[in-house]
Amino acid sequence: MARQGLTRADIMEAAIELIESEGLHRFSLRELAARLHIKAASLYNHIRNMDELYTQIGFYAIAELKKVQLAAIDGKRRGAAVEALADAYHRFGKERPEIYKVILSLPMVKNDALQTAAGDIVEPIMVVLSGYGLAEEQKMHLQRVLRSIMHGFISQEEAGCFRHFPADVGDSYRMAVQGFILLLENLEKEARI
Amino acid sequence: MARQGLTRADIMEAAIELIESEGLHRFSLRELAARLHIKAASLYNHIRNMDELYTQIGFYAIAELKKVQLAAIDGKRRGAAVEALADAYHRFGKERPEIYKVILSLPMVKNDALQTAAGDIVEPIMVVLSGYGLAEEQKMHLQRVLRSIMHGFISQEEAGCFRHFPADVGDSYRMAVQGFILLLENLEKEARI
DNA sequence: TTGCCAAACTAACGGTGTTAGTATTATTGT
DNA sequence: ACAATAATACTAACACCGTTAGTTTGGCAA
Repeated sequence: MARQGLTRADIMEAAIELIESEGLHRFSLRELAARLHIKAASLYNHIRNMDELYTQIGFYAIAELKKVQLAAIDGKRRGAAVEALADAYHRFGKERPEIYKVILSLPMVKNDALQTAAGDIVEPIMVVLSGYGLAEEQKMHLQRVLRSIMHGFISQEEAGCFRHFPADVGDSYRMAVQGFILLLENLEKEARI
Repeated sequence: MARQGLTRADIMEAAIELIESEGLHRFSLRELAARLHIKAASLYNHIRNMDELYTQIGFYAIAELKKVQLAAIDGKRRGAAVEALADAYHRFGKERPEIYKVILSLPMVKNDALQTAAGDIVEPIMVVLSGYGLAEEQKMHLQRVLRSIMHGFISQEEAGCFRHFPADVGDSYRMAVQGFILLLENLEKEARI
C-alpha cells in the first residue's frame, strides 16, 4: 500500500539476507515478500519469476567468490598462489555455505549469461596456472582438476561426510592442495624436457 | 480399493524408477502414488514421511555405488585399482545421474544409520589405499582427497561447468586420477625413508 | 488538475507434503 | 465358520508453494 521505492537491488539484498540467515531450503517468495512488507504477488512487478531471481543471486555469489579469490592471489605466484586461492575458496564455502549452495545449484547450461559467469569462476584459477610453464590444453584440464578438488571437498565437508574419521579436516584439505601442486610441478617438468 | 500386496520394496522400486525416468526434481509422493495406483495419503501406511523414504533411497544408492566400486577393484592393486575405482565411480555418476544426486543431497549428519552408510562410501577406497605403505591417518586424509576429486568432478560435469573449455572431459578426469596416484606414491616414498 | 503508468492489492489455480477420520479388506483367534 | 482385530485403502482438508488475472491506488508528467 504505502508505496516504497523498491528497487531490484533492494530485492536482491533482502533475498541474500534471507538465504544467509534462514538457509536456502527456507527461501520462498512469500517469505521474501514479507521481509519487504509486500505480498508475494507484488514481487512480480520487479522480477520475471523465481528462476530469474535465483539466477541473479547466483551471479552475485559467483562475483563474490571471484573477488575473494583474486584478492587472495594478489602478489603471489605458483605454489603460494595455489595455496592462497584454495584457502580463499575454502573459507568462502565455510563462511557463506548457503550462498555457496546457490552457485552449486545453478545449471550452467541455459543461457549465455551463465556461460560468462562460468568464465568468472574459471578466471582466478587460470591466472594462477599462467605462472607455470604449461600448454594451453593442460591448463584447461588442470583448472578442472583444481575446481573438482576444491568444490568436492567443500561439498562433502558441508554434507557432513568427513565426520566418519577423526582426522583433522584442514590437514586433509592441505594434503589435497599439495597433491595438486605436486601434479603441477610434475607436468611442468615433463613439458620442459 | 482393490488391495494389493504392497511392500516397502515395491514402493522403493517404484520410487527409484520414477526418479531415474523423470528426474529427481519431478519426484513427488502424488506421482509415486499414482504409479502404484493408490492415493498419496495411502503411502503413509507404508512410510513415515517423505524424508524417511528419501533416506532409504539414499541407502540403496550408496549400496549400489559400493557394489560397482568393489567389483571394479576386484583382483587389482595400487595404481590399477585406483584407476578402476575412479572409473567405476565416474561411470555410475554418468549412467545414473539422478540416483547419484540422491546421495549428494543426503545430509550425513542426522542419525547412526547414515553414519554406517558413510562407512559404505569409504570402504572401497580404504581397500585400495591398503595396498600402499601408508600410516592410518594418512589413509583417512587420502580417502577424503580421492572422494573430493571424484565427487567434485562428477558434480561439476553434471552441472555443465566443464563446457566452458573445449578440452576433452575424460582426459581431465584421467589427469586428476593420475595426480592422485602421484601423490600416493610420493607419500609412500616419504614414509619409507 | 488531469491522465497515466507503475506498483501495490485480492482472489484464485494447481501443485506440494501431511494429518484426521472413515470405510473396507484380509487375517487371526475362537 | 464366524467374529474381532489389524492393516490398507479412501476422502476431505490444511498450510504451504509459485504463479496469473484482474483491480485499486499512489505518484509523477503533461
